[in-house]
Amino acid sequence: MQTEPEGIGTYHRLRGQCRRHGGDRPCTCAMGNLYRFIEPVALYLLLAKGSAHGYELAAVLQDHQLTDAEVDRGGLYRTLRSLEQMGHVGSQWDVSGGGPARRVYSLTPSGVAHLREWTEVLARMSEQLSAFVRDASGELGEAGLRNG
Amino acid sequence: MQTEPEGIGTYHRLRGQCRRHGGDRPCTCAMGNLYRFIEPVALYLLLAKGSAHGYELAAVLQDHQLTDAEVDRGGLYRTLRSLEQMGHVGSQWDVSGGGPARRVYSLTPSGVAHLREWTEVLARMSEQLSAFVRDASGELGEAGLRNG
DNA sequence: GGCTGATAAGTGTAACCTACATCTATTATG
DNA sequence: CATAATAGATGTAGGTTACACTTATCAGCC
Repeated sequence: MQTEPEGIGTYHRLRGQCRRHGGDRPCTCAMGNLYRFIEPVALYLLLAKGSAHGYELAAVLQDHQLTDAEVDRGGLYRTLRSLEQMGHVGSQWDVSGGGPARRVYSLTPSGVAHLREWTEVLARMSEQLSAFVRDASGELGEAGLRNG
Repeated sequence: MQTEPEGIGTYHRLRGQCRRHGGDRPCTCAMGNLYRFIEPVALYLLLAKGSAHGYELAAVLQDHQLTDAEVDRGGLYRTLRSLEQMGHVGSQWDVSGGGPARRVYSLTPSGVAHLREWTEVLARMSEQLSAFVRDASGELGEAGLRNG
């Protein structure tokens, strides 16, 4: 039995407003969650640097982020352990320097292959995104886009 | 107390392999969930077509998808109701044609603004993605990428 | 020794999202 | 009446996110 169009129901709650990024511009939060893509960037950084520990990766991760979201350190550590479970990275403790021990990760061959797969997926996605942005901008009107 | 590097724990389970897309190429499933982005495409289609009902949108949504994932019809209907709750679309029943009644959606001014915001977010994201793909491809080696 | 701060790794969890299966109803066709 | 196409919607296990919080080591300082 089809319900009244007025009775909307509660099966899908409203997404919260972004309480973090101030609202100076549309951010991923307001759009729904796009906070992710830590994995490919972590893999890339490990390939580029040879090896690194989590805390070190967190510092540079932001510069290579695929969205405008901030990096969640907890998420990064969990991503690294997950990559280890999948066999894409290996780790060993480094206690040589001062300060607490560091778990130093490096890519395995399977990790390199995984990054290659990620790259293919993201390349396609980038193309699909830019095609969408082109179409949508056309429909919205270029002038309107430029004037905010 | 820092645990042994061997003891990985179970707080982050392995993601399942993709059981849907056959494995002929790396798909979003294998990478983790990128099934989403229904919302901006639905908004765009409503702008382009003027108005449409869900079943109709589902048919063309695939062509404009932002990832290579298949569209989930349940997700589409929930997205439309959610957009209605947020005031970005309005709906009314159409019982004029044959077959079951159709809930016909159209954009509100706020929906147009929301699509504009989405477009800005996705434009940035597309740029960040393509920069990442460029960097990662460089690090992986172009030859390796071409040869699979 | 005790205190503070930087470094480093990790855990807990409510809320949320996804993917898939399933259900209801209407109309047309045989 | 059975079947299929159309159309909308719901149920849910399991996975993810964002944020808060905890544990631990070491250096510098008093």
